[in-house]
Amino acid sequence: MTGPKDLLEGAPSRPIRVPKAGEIFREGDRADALFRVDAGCVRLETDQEDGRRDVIAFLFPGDTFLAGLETRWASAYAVSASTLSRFTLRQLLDGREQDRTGAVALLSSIDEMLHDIIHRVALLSHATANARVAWFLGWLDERIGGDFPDEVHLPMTQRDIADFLGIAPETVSRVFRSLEASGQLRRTPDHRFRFRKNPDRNVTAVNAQRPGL
Amino acid sequence: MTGPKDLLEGAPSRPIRVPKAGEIFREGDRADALFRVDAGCVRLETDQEDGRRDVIAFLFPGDTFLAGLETRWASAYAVSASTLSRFTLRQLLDGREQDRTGAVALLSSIDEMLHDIIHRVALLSHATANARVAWFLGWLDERIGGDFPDEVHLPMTQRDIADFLGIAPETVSRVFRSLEASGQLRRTPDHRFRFRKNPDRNVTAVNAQRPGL
DNA sequence: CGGCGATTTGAATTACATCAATCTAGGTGG
DNA sequence: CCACCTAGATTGATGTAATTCAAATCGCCG
Repeated sequence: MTGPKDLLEGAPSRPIRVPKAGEIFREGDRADALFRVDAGCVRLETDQEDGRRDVIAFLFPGDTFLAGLETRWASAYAVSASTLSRFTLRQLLDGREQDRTGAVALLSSIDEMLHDIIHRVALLSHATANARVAWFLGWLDERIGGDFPDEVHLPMTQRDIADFLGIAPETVSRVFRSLEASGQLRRTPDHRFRFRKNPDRNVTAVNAQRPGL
Repeated sequence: MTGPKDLLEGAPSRPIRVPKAGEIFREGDRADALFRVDAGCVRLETDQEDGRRDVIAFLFPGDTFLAGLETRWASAYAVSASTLSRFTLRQLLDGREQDRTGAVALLSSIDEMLHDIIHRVALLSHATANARVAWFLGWLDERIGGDFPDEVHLPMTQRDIADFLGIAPETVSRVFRSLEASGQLRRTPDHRFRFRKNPDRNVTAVNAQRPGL
């Protein structure tokens, strides 16, 4: 989701500030603009009829998101207080000279998200809860770890993570605890963590509750 | 995935014929063209390092697919003998007058696939094997059922379906059998089926193997 | 006709969900 | 500034849907 930041450089945009938990748009809204995250963290989600929720993506500075060319197929909320740049589709598509640039920026943005989500499908199809959480931590570390060499801030709740990874929040908690026990994960009280990918030793099931024996 | 068929009407294309199981492109190839299915059925898939396979999408006449603007992030194979139209990206993006048309066609194509896949993520996150197969049959029925009022041809293998739905092929077989038993599904020897969405009565687990008793 | 992949079926195992009960912390109002 | 309050996180116990392993059968293609 590391978007085509540079492709949007020249395009006109309007700055947007969204408080923590603030709504950016909702599923079903008319889609008339593309957003770029400049600071903070944004959550893209869809709500199922049965009350369940699916987190489609977490977006960080540099990422762009659109979620629909006519109608939004997902809702967007700020996980933490965020600043965004808003680019209208009209401007991106209608300019004369910038025609290709704007369109290609859109294309890249969507295609990149598609690519990312394909990876998620693979993860959701086959990976265990352990592997999902490990992948998530590694991804987060790589994505936003640059700012803090040792410890990465975790802006979203465990419920968010659970809905992102397709597992129960209790399972997320258990995996975290298990990773801490094995030394792969260290957490601070202020929601920062340090994760190092272990060469897979000691990979037992999280909920390995030996049945009575 | 019912693509922007009309948007591509004027664009120049080259017809392609692919035999059953034939390769259209492979993950990692340079992406230089968009395809439209004119007849047959195409399977988009990615292969995991551990040998597992994920079927990203099944594509039918009218659908377009691209899978990457620079490099293919998935492989494409013909499930059954297929005919395709090939549109080069250069032509779609470089024309003068058609500029916006071609670009918008691409955008729509990608965005539509993204929308579809979001739905799959929801399915993979929460739905039971039963619900997955039922959804698949209903989708297939709706998508290609128009040709045959009563019976729909199932071009792909159960393994394909399993890899698409993120379940084991044995489970697919068991769900099919269970749906036949409940009367919701009728299968013919020549891989045709008739499915009617049952108002959910008798929805017991597929593998309901009563434990000893 | 022979062979190999696809499908079917069975039995045992298991990873995870679910239900339930604390425990904790951030935020609010007095 | 502190007590409360509520959402989030933790932890335990139990049930179960689906995987996995295994074996038999079917069916298509050469």
